[in-house]
Amino acid sequence: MANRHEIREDELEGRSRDVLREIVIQYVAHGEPISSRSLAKSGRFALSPASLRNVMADLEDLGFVYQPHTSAGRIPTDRGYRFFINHLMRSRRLTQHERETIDAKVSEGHELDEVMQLGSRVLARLTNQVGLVFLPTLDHLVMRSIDFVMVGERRILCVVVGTNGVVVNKVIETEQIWTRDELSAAGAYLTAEFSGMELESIRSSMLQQLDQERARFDEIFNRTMRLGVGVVEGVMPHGSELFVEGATSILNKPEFADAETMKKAFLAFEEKEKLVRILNLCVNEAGVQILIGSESPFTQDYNLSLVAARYGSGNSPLGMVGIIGPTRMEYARVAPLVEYLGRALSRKIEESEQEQNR
Amino acid sequence: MANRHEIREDELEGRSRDVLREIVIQYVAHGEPISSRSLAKSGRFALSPASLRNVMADLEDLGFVYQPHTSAGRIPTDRGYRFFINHLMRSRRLTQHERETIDAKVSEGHELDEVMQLGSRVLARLTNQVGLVFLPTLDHLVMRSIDFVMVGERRILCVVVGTNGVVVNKVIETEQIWTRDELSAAGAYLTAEFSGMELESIRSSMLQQLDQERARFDEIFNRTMRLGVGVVEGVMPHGSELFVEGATSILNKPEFADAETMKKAFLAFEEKEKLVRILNLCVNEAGVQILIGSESPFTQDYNLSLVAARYGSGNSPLGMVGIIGPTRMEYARVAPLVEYLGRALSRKIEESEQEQNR
DNA sequence: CTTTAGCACTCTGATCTGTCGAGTGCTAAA
DNA sequence: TTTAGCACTCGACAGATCAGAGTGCTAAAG
Repeated sequence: MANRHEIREDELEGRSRDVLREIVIQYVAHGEPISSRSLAKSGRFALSPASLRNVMADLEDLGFVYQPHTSAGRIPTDRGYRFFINHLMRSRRLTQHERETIDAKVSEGHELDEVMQLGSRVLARLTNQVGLVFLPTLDHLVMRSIDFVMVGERRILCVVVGTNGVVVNKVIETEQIWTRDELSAAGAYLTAEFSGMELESIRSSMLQQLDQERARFDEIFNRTMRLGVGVVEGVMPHGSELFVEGATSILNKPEFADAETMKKAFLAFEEKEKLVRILNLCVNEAGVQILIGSESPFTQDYNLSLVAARYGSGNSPLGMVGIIGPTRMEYARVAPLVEYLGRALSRKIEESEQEQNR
Repeated sequence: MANRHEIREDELEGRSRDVLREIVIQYVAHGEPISSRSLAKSGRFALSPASLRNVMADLEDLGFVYQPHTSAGRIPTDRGYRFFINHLMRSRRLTQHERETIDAKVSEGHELDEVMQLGSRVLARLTNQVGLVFLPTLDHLVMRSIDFVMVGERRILCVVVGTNGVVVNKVIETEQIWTRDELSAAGAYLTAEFSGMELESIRSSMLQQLDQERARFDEIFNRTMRLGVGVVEGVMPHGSELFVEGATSILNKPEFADAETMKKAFLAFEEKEKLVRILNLCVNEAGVQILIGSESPFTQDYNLSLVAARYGSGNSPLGMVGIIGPTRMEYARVAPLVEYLGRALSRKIEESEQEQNR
């Protein structure tokens, strides 16, 4: 995904690279179009403004920068940011404090969703951007046990525990009345029969068995199975949630100062389905994913970028965490933060998994 | 609370009242300052603009309306809205469609928090304002049963059911390892001992007993009690949550068109503690509560108003639902909607309570 | 061939101006 | 008590002007 734009490293030789890098860095830092003069003054080039102007004109021809209007300085295009990120950026190392803050927050939580929320919140604060967590569907959750608690005449709390320690529960209403003993037997049976399988396959297997065995008229079996289907179907949608943290942080960003842009950005956040779709694609890629403006249907038109990393236990990805912010952001700082959080979460998950399976 | 401003009905006699009413209605409808001329043109007064100007000047002296600048029309002040609501407003009756929409949404949900969220969302949509639900603390939840489910070596899912059918659960981590049988015994004991009491008193009673009986060195008793305290303390904070729905709806309101106001409004929503404090006061009052601009610390400075109603079972209030919007809103339409939803929710709760206690 | 100084040109944004229209308050007449 | 008339105020808007920033191009210098 990252390289789909086919910008090869050798497309830009020495001086132009340096100039582009400097433009991105300066623009990210100050938010104003970069003029040839200010570049010259930066002292990083032994060149006059006039020469720099030539280089900048070339960069513009190549589509790495543009001018908002005729007599303005240059601003990086999405393509410019992309090249910067792929070839020019020097990631900043995390400070002690950043590492500690993240670690502290991550170990503060207990349940999966709590940890995720805390993580994205701390990320939002450290980067000053909008944090997000994506808890994917539980389709592939490997079931370890199913339990039931009676909470009313026809209401049963179903508890599903995954091998990774995730606990999901849901109250479901039943047609028939169950006794405590029946319920506990049903839980034991379903656990014995289906533990070790993924929820999705449990579901289909249950439906299949229910279909095949209809002829048997085994009342208990049928009831139990139907209850099981209810559980699995009630519990599965629990994941697949997207949390957005600190959306108000964009209120203070100069690029969203005018009402119109602000409004657009907020509306963008409302379109969670789009975002979910994109994150669902990214979840298969390792490492930090960066999507800049036009590179994704979610961020295009809004001057937004997405920086996200997946988390999960070694074998299987679980979901994504990351941030959304204006295309003009400190990628060199944000990317390592997101990456670190992703790792920290994964570590936490693996730990609790081991603990669970001892 | 509603009358604390001490505006007596007789403070305004016939003509002035009519003019004030018309000003509020017109202003709410169009959002522009109302001029003497437009009032005259409305046809509701057999008076010339000049006469109306006199009346309007009086209203201004009394503090019911003001001019944004010298040569502008009049706009109601908070005090003007207050008088309008208390004495002049004719509540619109709900349409068939509105009633049906609310009823449908309310009966769609099952668990308490789900129902509340659905309710506030439908309210937000119908009124085009920002919906909110306030689930108060569970301190006064009357416990019906406590159950435990093992979900790991040292992790226990605690399930507390209230007499009103509310189900709360939380995973807690324990120091010691419990067996299934021990857990089920502990659950039975705690249920027998404390059911029928409020969580808050259960908590203090447990702590007291734990303190008194320390000398006894009854290991089982101590473990069970400590677990119980863990449950109650883990579960209580579950309520007391405030959900805000559809905050983006204010993006489309003309009074929040400029970036500055928009920003302020959003920041206001972030200050949930303030809002919670106010709602906590309101929860003791019956009927629809309306707080206009300066009347509450939350809404002042932001040109916001709060319209809320409490819900709960007959005996005890549970929480509040309502909306937040610009002071300029159709109170005559919004208030009945909020009231209706409050009633619908209460009815739903009472129903499920009865069902529960059969 | 590359770099740079110089210069004309363009565009933005701030400031000022004058005009128009809306709306008021006041006064005096009905 | 009501109303017509009138002077006055204010905001919004459209032009006009101007300074500043920054560019592109050309021609000279290295």
